Amino acid sequence: MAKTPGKSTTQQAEATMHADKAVVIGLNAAIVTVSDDQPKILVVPHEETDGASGWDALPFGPFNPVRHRTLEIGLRSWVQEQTQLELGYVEQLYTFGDRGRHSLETDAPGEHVVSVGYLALTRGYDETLKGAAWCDWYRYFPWEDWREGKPPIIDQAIVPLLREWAGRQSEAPPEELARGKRRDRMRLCFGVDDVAWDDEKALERYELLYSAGLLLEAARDGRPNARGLTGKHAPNLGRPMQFDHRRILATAMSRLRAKIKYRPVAFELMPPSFTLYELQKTVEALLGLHVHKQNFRRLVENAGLVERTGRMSTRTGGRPAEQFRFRREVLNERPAPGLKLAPSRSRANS
Amino acid sequence: MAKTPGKSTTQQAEATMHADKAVVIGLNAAIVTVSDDQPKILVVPHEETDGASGWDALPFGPFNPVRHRTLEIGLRSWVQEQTQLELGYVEQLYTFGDRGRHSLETDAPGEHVVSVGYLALTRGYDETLKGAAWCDWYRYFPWEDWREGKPPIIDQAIVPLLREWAGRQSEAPPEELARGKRRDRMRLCFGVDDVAWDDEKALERYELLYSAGLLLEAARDGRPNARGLTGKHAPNLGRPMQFDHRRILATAMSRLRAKIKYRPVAFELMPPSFTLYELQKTVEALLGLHVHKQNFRRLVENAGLVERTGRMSTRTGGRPAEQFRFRREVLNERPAPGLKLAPSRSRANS
DNA sequence: CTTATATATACTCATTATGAGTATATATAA
DNA sequence: TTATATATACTCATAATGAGTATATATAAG
Repeated sequence: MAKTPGKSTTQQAEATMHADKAVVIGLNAAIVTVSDDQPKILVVPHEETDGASGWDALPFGPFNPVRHRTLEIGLRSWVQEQTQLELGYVEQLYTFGDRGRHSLETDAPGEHVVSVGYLALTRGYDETLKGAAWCDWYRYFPWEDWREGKPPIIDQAIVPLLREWAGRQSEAPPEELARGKRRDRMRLCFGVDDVAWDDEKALERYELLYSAGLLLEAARDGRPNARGLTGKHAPNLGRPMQFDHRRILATAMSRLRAKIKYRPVAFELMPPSFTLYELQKTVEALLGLHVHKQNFRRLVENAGLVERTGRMSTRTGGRPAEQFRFRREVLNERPAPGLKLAPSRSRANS
Repeated sequence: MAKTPGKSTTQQAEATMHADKAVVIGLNAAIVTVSDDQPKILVVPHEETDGASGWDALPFGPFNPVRHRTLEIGLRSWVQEQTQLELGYVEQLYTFGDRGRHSLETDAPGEHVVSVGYLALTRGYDETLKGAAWCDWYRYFPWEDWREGKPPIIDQAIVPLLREWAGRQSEAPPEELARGKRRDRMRLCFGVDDVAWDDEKALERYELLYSAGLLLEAARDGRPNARGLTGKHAPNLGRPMQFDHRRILATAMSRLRAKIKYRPVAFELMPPSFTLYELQKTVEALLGLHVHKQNFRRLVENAGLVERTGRMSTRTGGRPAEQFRFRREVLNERPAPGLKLAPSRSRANS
């Protein structure tokens, strides 16, 4: 037996931490599926005490270090228990220290929660879900779906509000500089001027809107910039969520949109057999963009991501499409098989 | 004032978690610098109780939720206290639940540690560091540095040992299939056959070697496959580290190698003014690869990442090189400015 | 002072990847 | 039959990439 590193060292390190710093670990999951060409996430509706419409929450479970060996095992465990969903792909997103995530007011003294956010993909859609429901993720981010063209909310509400915010007096000393930076952030995030829309910037856009005080969460958390929310000018920029759950969801979106381009995760959302156009529709739903159909086929086929099944799809419309299946072997052949996509520059070819 | 989500809901959620599930949060940092064309990380040498050579540890600090609002603030705080280093770029890597990270034996009953790994970059090299020291990161991963060609350890030790492991009886039922998968993993990770070396797979390589029981950490943790380590055949595949610190370091390497290609993080490691070749050397040190000099220049200049200072470098050797500086404005101009590099296929052009 | 040598920098070129379009095939509905 | 809708194959221009040659400007050797 090889020598062990010595118990004493372990205990020494752990002894430096006292019980008063102990926290509770919470596991939050953004569980994503796609159905009817819409990405959906599993949410738990929370009613307000005053009867008002509640703020949705992501499914949440505590991590019990006694029962579960790893965080991911703990996550899978309670998701399974609570929803009977079987998760396919699971990926850790980010860990938040509690006061950074809860609003200052709702922070219970003495108890501290650190939450680990997860992205999970599942195929199962129409399961019976006690207490939870699938909700189209673009209801939380209406500015993220460009499949029908630029969402009107951007030019009608977001950009004007951000312009106003960018022009405001800033707290920091270098006045003119701060305004310029705000304007740049706006430009890069929302594709103002000649800047191209970047589907992967979902998290940055959420954070920008939060910083600018344009989200209900910002007002709830008592952000200094959240002036416009107090009066009748309060814009309704997407459905809010509890705590920082909408931020976790934005993180999940950004990660998934990026990942889909270099790892074959989209297939986790597909049935065993599918047409290439069905695959494309799923990808487009996630990206919130249209892609060039012919090039999509070329890409998928050249990359060896799929293989023909020989069966044809008896679908409505025109010529029947062939059914394909995912070629699992690519994982063992190529280094980074994914769907490197580019959005169509024109919308001529849908 | 907009309505708040309601305290009751918060407390309800937190009430589901009991004190027996409380854990302590540890923050581990892989603090990276580059000097003399070598990437170095800050380690804390730990002596064995029996006087044997110790296992290095990453700097470690507890997270105190009372004192620090966020995890990153907590990290910066104790790093500052302990090392006087000022960190530039900081990025969260991954969070490990304790039994997944500590070996089963060293697990103290009743106390549970969840550790959050961070990557941090710093320019400061020759500071006075009490108790800590800079160590070349390739000492922990000798197979990762391809700048002088393929490291001999791969063909001499790693590939033969992995081949033996891949051919072994597997525990799982589908016998032949499991062996094939092991062989595929080996091929993809270490570029056997015609597969190209992928610098970003550092973590996958570490995990493969660990699974195959070829690392001292695997033997320490009592991994079932760690046969070769017990006798005189024990290979010496890089310096081991405490707990899962070498895995955290591998994670940091993979992330940094990937990030450098689409975000201008390399400049965090450069002095304010530098020649393009110095920049290239730093990048090559991190990637463990040579890149094509002329194309590197073209890339960096076309991307608008640098601007001329006018000053020339009085270096030894040939024609003096011009000094450049990082163009911070690029962050506000382009969506994803980085150094999309490709390793030289031939080593003709250094 | 000239030449060898080392490095820096500019420029060229072939190949591939990418974005976008046209052409053709095969189904259903009028 | 014809119109229409979709699937699929093929073409083409442009950009990105990998790799090399050519030239500029320094130091060191002779």
